[in-house]
Amino acid sequence: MSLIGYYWLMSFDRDHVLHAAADLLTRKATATMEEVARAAGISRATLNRHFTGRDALVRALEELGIAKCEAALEAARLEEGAAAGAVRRLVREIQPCAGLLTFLYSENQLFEGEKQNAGWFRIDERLTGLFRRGQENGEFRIDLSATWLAEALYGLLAAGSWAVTEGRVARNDFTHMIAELLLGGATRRDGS
Amino acid sequence: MSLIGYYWLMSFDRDHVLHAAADLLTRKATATMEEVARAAGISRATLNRHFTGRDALVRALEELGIAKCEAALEAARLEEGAAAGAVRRLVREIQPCAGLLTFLYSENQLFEGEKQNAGWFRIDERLTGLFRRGQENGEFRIDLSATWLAEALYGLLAAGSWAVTEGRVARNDFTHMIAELLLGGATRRDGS
DNA sequence: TATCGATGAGTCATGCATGTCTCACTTGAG
DNA sequence: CTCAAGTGAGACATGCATGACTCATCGATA
Repeated sequence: MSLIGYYWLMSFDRDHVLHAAADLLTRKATATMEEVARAAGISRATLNRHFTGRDALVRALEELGIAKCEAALEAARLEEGAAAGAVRRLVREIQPCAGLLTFLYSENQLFEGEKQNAGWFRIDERLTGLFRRGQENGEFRIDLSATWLAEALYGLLAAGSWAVTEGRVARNDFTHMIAELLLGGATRRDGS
Repeated sequence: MSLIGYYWLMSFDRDHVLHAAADLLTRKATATMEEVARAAGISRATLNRHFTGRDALVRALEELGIAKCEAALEAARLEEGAAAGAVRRLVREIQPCAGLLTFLYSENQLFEGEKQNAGWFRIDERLTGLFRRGQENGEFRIDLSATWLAEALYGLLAAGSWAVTEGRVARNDFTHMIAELLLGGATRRDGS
């Protein structure tokens, strides 16, 4: 039987472990490897067999976060229709992994010296491109740079994710709160 | 000579140490006590004499952050004039301690189980009150809760502080970027 | 000048997370 | 049934940050 066959024999479910780790680390970024293992329902030995060290685990979570983020970018069809609509679709699609992104966002400062994953650069590019497109077709104001709008979206996702887990805002309002604030701001206007 | 007199004889400058620690920990949240001491220009022994343990240091930084934040709230004269103007004044006043606030904001999750400083509650109250005032006098939209607007301000301050240290936005644009996005959003309108 | 208090440098013990290892047990394939 | 692979539990050594301690030095006061 092939190695691939053996892979499916293992009770170790890499995807499940990664998601459990993401869930826990999102809430408690300083959780120990033992806590992560317990949250995933496996032993610390097994966790260490598949992720040699905390770094490897965080790197794997980074890959997962990038993959989910890029999937959300795809699903949101950023090039389609009005930029504002694309932003709303993006926020809705990205909501499930907002917690993970927030964790990785705060963890990234630890990797500052080292080279960081090129995936974030790709995501930045597409996101910034979306806002730039909105500026060029007259939808978005140009006194706020596209770079800043992308950074602001990250910040609002983090704040929204945090506010939801703290119970300060309802989970169902997540998309609306973030997208509408980013797009329309706090000031009252004709349509609101 | 009184004990107060002796205090001024010491070469230990508590305020200077706290600010140096804030500067360093804002950039590298995992800095060791030795790194903090070196950044403050004192020895690790002296640092430990005045702050028994990392907790005590973080608590002191929390007090400093709260004090600076409340000073900014005072200087911004939140009750005066239009709510939008008050928000702009607040962002401008709070800019110098945005980095410290971001650090404390991310550090707070470590204290989740324990009782947290009542100062943050007071600040939350005043901030939420400002947004509520704006909603009640018709300046701000009411479909975004005042609580969320306050949380969003925290998130934007963190994102802005991070973006500035990363060199993605100019320090001089900090106030404008944050205040205008929070107030007006990304969508273009008559006055922009 | 003599003294008291504070600092700096260094050392030591402790606690904790981490990574590796061994051994017994379970499970599925042959 | 037998065997191989993977897992769980535990033990073990390691590295590192931390906190407490000692001792020599410096500075200001009396």
